[in-house]
Amino acid sequence: MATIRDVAKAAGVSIASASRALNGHGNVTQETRNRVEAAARQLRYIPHSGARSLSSQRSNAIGVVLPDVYGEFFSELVHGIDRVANQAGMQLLLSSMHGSAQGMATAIRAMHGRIDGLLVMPPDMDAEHLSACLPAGIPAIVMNYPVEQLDVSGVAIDNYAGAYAMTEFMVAQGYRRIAHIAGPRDNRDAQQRLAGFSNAMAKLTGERSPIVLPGDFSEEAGAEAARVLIAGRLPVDAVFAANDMMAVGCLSMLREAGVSVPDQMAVTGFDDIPLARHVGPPLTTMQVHIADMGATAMAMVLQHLRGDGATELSKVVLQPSLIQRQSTATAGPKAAAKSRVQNQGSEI
Amino acid sequence: MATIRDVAKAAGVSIASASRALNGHGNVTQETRNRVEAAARQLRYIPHSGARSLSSQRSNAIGVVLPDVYGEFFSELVHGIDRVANQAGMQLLLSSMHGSAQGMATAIRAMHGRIDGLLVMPPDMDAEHLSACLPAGIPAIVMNYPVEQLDVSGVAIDNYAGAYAMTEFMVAQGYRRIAHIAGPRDNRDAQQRLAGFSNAMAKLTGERSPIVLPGDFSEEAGAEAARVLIAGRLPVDAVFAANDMMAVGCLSMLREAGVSVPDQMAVTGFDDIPLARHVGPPLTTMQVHIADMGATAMAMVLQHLRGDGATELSKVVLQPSLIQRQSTATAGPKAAAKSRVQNQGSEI
DNA sequence: AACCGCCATGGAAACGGTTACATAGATGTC
DNA sequence: GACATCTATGTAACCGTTTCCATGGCGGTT
Repeated sequence: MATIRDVAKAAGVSIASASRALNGHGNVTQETRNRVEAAARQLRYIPHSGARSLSSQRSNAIGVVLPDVYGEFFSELVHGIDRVANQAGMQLLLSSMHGSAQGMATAIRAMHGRIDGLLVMPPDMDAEHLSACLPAGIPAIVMNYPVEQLDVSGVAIDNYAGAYAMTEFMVAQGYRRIAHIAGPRDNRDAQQRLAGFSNAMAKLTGERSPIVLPGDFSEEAGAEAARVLIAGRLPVDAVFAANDMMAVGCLSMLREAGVSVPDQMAVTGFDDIPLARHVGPPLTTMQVHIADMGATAMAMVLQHLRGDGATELSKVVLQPSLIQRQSTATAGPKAAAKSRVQNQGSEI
Repeated sequence: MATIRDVAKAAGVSIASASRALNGHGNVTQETRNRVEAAARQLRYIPHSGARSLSSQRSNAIGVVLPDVYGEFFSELVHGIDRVANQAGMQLLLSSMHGSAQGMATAIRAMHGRIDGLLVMPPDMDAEHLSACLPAGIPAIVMNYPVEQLDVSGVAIDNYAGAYAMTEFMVAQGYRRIAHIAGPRDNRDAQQRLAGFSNAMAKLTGERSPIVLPGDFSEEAGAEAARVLIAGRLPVDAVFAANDMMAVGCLSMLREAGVSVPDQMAVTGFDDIPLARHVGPPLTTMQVHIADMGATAMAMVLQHLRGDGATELSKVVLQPSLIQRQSTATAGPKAAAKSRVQNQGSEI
């Protein structure tokens, strides 16, 4: 590969002049610039980004560290990140840690010196250990982690408020005996959704110990929960699953058992996965703006890079929005109006 | 940030010794190694990957250039790539070109000097222009591009064979009057699938001009095709859509029109998206092993890196497999047995 | 004509590592 | 005891850029 020395030599100028010419600096004669550019073209010169960033202390790359690169959540997140990154001419250095906190630390270390900023979505770990892993000297944004525990900037989805809002909606629709299918016990999102549900139930219906069935976010767990409901003949007129996949499993099982949705039992989910609008009946759910979370995080890190030095930390919490479909009864003018507004979603 | 000079000074050794100690080279006394490691730990030394790769000519990163980072295809692909990369301790430098060939060239240039190898999925462009964009000096693998046109290594899905096999299956099931809903005219995958369908029809049923309805891979296009079919009272007993989304749209419209699937009309798709098993009735389709394509491509580039110098180019074509579900009639012992085998899928 | 800026240019020092090579001391062999 | 060999260490070159600083030529002012 041709280097800038080759270009300089071919153009009959010094390396310094070649560099200035190629980077569009001032203080270069038009004639020199032409000679250098011609030489570069002829030698098929491509600047060595590694060397350039070593020298200029700027890499134009942002590290993205995720627990896993799998499924729709990841896909949406990276999509949002990429949109903003691409616009800013930034590349993404991607690394997945496959769940382990150790892997996260390793990935972040390995990125030292080749990124200008970092986006990280930590697995379940305490805030103290987390901030010990974060790199010094470059801005970092933490995604999908309770922002109140952070001493760095972060952006998160308000799972608590989302679950609260969904419960509120179901109560407004007239449902009273609402069961919840919970997510994994050690999952933060699941915990927050459960808490939102529980508090809303206590506040709005007075029920202080509503039925909560265990689950693990899988379709099968939703089906199993439905089985329990049916077999136990539990006095339930609605089910709020902590995510859509479980709601889908629940729907299948209810249909199989001949329980009509929403007439005999309403079902709601959380996430608004693409499948949600296609199941029968289409699922009422909370849409979480995952791509927006990614886009916001990227925008934040770019913001930090521009206003360098001023390391004011910022925290953003994104609100999910209710998507009303046919798995809940369409009753009450208030509910209908609400759905119409929320359905539009938001876009950064 | 502490540099290796700081570590060397703190440990009372030369920079060279510090480097050797930290990288586990031989020819270092245990005592020296201990001192260096202690110093590094105390100073929280983290090696500067950029500098390291400049010096060692090795970055431990692979570039991944994709037309777009969106949807399930991308998600699966990166998942496969990441699995192999992670195992090999490689990081991914990701860039999307948002469709344009120009963007691809730019992205690849910007990666020069920070990657050891490249995985690229080109948009629609001729082979000549493509190879002009590929970087010199490092191995590159082209994904999802007609391998026979390439003078570099590549891995692709055999869309032609997949469509041929699907058509063959439908014919074996007793269907004769099969219509095809085509994908975008300028899309390579769509063209190959159409060709597979056409040739299979000609060979197996003698029909040389089967009905082909236009489409663009969207759900709406599938619905529109179904409308045309119904309105025109075309003599068709089965529809083979060029992808699952169109098949899904077609299914919805048929149901809406009161056409029973598969009794009055069979419907098949291509891709096996997650939705395929959830629609009513569940969709018979060709499963394409996208994650495997990514994993294979990454494995190939790693292979090239190991056996350096030996630049033997290799081309891999992955076969899709038939997934039989309820959108086609379950008749014939032969078909049933076939489905049982194919259903297992394959895993690298 | 002497002086003062200005500006295009080149030399060289970074940036933070790796590694070829030289060196000095220790060890082994005859 | 002289010589060859081996081993741990240090010196310095190098990877490909950017950029600070010195320099010299030039035009304009007095």
